[in-house]
Amino acid sequence: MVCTADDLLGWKDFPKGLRVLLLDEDETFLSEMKSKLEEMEYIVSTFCNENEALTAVSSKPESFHVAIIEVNTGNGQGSFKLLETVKDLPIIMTSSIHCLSTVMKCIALGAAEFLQKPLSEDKLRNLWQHVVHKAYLILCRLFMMLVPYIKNVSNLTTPEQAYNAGGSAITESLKPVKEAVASMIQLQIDTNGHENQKLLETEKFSSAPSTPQLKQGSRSLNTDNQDQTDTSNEKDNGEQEGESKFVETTCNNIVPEELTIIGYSHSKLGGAMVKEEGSPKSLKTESSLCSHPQSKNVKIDSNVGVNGTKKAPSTFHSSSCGTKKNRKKLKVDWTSELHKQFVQAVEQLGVEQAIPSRILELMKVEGLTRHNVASHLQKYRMHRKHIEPKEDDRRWQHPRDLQRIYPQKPVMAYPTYHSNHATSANQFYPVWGHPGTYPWSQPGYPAWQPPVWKTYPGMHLDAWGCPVMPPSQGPSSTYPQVQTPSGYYSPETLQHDGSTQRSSSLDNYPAEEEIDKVVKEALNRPWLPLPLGLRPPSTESVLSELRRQGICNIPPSK
DNA sequence: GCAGCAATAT
DNA sequence: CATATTGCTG
Repeated sequence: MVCTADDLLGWKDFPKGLRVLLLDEDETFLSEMKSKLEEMEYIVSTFCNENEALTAVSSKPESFHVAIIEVNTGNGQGSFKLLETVKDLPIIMTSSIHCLSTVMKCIALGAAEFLQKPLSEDKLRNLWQHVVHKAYLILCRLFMMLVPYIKNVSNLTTPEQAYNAGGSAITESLKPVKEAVASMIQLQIDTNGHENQKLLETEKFSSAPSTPQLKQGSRSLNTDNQDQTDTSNEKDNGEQEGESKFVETTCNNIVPEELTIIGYSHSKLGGAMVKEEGSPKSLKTESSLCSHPQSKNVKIDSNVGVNGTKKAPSTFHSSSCGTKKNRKKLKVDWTSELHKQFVQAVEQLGVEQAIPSRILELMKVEGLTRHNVASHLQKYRMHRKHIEPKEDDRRWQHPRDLQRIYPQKPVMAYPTYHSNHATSANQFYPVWGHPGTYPWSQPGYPAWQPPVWKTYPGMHLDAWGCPVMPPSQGPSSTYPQVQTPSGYYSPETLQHDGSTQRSSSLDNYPAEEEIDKVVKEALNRPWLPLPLGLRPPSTESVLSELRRQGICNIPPSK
């Protein structure tokens, strides 16, 4: 999974057969580029006229995987028509002139990247990354757009549940899309094969367009660590990073007090910590495996991989020391993240029906035992008993109570694009807080509504992905935006009857056309943020999306 | 074997 | 002291 320079070299034949649309007025450049790209075994179609290219794309959209377009190929006004029209393809804009506003415009119109001429071989070699990334974004977008049409979203903790609940609302005409989403969801729950890791990593990097390969290199240290710490888990349960959460029993060989290497990766699911509460004596038995008996702490890491970033600024290396035998007396540290999962599970089952084994099942945290959960449940119930009657203490308030007022609490959390700040994860979730304590479900906070999307002909950065509020309200709403860095969702006001516009669309499934519209929208604007709080699509699903696009030739596993 | 409560350990 | 774990009972 580590993406080293060597690995990339080993991939040289991956993009073989990738179909590239090349648009440039300069014939010499075209032929030069064509041969260069063909050397890399891309299949290149050249155009020197934007309209021709446009016709080609619209008549045979499946003929291209990626487009490279010279900015000035339009009739004097720049070649934005293609960029504006074609949304299925990752489009790379090029120019020999560096003009920031042009770059801005290109990116704002959805270009995958802006490359200044001359185009380096490295950049060309990495074209395929945009294709993968686009597939990934499309899936994210799709899923996100479908979420509002899913019943009881607030009770769903996994994309699979969300999808199953919403499945019936999705129309026949969308079956292929539905399948794509299904596989996306399915594979987040299933375990992942190792061979996907490499591509997974690549996806991450490809979201930062420029010279992704350099970033891969710079990241290899961290992922190296991850590699090492993963081994025990993979052996134990075959669970793969980036899938369901798992317990990471990692010993720190150098610093005795606390292990800080942990793969923090997602805003929704964070790490929990398990302390190994053993006397030095009891630890002696494992010192053969983990040569530093002082090592005390072990972490449970609920982990999500795709867009996540490892928070591993460690200056020391961790090493795997764990077989399950060594996990004997693990003390679970119920971090806010873990607790959040716990509460969500309890919520889903209903407080009355929540029993440890079921909760454990729902939490899907590898290594957590039923006992751990039972204990936690005991505490949870005690607190509820004592504290819930006091209305002013919201910490234990049942989300259902809130849902009576705000039935449309979204599943959304924070865009994964901005979730790289591991340190900020915990602060959002008080130790005993649960979903009901999030800003959007606070009393006085308006319920949520699916955004209304609108295309601006001259869209610019400010309008980028901003939802347009219903006419009655407008973007100047005095209500705070849902706390996403991109300010992505705007809440709506509570209706006088306490219900929302959305609730009606929940009770009655939306019209087919409506969903069609939504999905089309999602497909057209795949660069928009990810479904918030939901796990991003797995590598597998991205691959299947790629297959759908006719790309079967995936990188060889290593 | 499990849930749930109580006692005990950290 | 808070809370995780262990022990015990139904």
